Amino acid sequence: MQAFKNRLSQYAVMDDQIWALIDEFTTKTVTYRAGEDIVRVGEVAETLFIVNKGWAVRHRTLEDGRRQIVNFMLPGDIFDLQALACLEADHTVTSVTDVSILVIDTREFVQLLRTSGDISSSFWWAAVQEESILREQIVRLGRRSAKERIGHLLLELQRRMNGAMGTNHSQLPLPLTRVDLADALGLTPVHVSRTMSAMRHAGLIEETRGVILIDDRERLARLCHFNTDYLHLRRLDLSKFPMANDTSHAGAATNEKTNGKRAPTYRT
Amino acid sequence: MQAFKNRLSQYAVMDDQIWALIDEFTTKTVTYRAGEDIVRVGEVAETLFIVNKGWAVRHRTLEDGRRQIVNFMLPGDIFDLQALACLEADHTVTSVTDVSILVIDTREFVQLLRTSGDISSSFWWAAVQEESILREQIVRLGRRSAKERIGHLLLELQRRMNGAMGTNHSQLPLPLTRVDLADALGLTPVHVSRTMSAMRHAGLIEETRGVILIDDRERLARLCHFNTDYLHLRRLDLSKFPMANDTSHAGAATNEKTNGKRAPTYRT
DNA sequence: CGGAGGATTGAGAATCTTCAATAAACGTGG
DNA sequence: CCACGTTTATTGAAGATTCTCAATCCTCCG
Repeated sequence: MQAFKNRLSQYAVMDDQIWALIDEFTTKTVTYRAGEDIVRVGEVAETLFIVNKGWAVRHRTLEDGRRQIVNFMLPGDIFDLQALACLEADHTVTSVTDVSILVIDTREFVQLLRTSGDISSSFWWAAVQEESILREQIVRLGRRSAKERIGHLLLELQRRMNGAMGTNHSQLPLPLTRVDLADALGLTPVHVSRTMSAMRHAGLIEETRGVILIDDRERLARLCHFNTDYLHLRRLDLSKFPMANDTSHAGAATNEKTNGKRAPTYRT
Repeated sequence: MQAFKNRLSQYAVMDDQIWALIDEFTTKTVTYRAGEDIVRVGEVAETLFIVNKGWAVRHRTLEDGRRQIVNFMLPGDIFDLQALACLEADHTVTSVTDVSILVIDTREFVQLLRTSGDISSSFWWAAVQEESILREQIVRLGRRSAKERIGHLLLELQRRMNGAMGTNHSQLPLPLTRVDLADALGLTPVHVSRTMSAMRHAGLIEETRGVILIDDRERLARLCHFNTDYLHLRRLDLSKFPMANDTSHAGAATNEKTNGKRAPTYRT
């Protein structure tokens, strides 16, 4: 639960009253052992999940066995918001470690969203962040080298873990095998192993018993063009949020970065 | 406008009253010439857009010039729903062809969502579809060969264009250069050219003056493991949609696909 | 007709993969 | 706490895919 609260706190100032509301409906906890399916392809989701402890992955497997991990779900992450649309899942969610998960009834959740603009805005924010992470994964897979992919993913996971835990450690417990990393990064485990070994020799990372240590974060970030913007870590400005309160606050921040070509032609 | 209506109609039964509501607020149309930026990295979005005519791409460019197209926006597509959170864009949206776009004020839009459960559910559906397309792009980039990537993308675009236009053509006007395709598929233009040439020779596709013809859709789909599920083309069942109406309809479809291991341990 | 942007082709090189063998780490039961 | 089996990681060598660079060829358009 703490992870989830840390997460939401990143996005908005939440007061005790709101925490009370949230506590009220997050009563059911389910635990899975490492490697179990939490959501299966083709299932119609009727609940939302919040990762409480442990790691899970969203992934898809092609007919011939090739597997792609779409993204990682860390403590504090909420999924599937799409369950709100009662759709069949087009992918599977599987635990990587032993995992404990809060299960939330969809209808209850929608009710909660309606009671508080702050809560709904936080969830919107979380959903946006999730999409952002997907887009970053696309860039990583499409346009980065093996070394960059690995470094970039490690930095992302470190950043997200610190966010979830409210810490700022330079080490990252990484409960993933080379196969997992390979399936996330569009590489083979062999090549992941080789590349990480090269990165260790280059002094970019250290690794001991499943814990990654990134001594010089700056250097690694520079090497693999890591930029944290997509994680949307800044605090949410609720006054700008249209769901938050109905008082129509006129034109918010008008930031005009009008450099370069741009010539919209108004027609009506 | 028609494209957008086609799009929404795929998701839910919309009556004239709803169309009237929608027409009311979609008054402003903006046009861009091919290659102009519609949304820039770092800008704070305050409006939503619906592509009316033409193609646009969402993309990111790394410092050293490598570019990755994240996804394509076709007629009827709505973006950026994330503008509802008033965030800075972490990517750029650029027109590929001359494009006409409907601009919607965020606050007005939120009002509309509140007036009709059918509308809001349709938009949820659209947002879910968009995320699904991103996930599919991840699988495509991570685990597919060049030939599969190209075939798969062509099939997706064909499917989406037909959906937007309400048609079922086997030809697809493709206003993309080899560079565009390469940037979308994580390849080089040279290799895209070579691979498409091979596909033409293999009789998988034909191409004349920017129009792709897929004679044997089945064969191509088999070759590149194309499965349309992720496009969520089926009609939305509104009775299951929690936003649609508040009458708490008990437990919807309980589909129990309990095959294989799965052992959740209930704790509370 | 000439120019410009886009597509194609060739040759050599880099990155990443495959297959196979070995080594290290981990968990379990004695 | 150690021995043993199992899983995971590493390493080598050869091969496939994809990339780079550079030249050539279209096609469209004024």
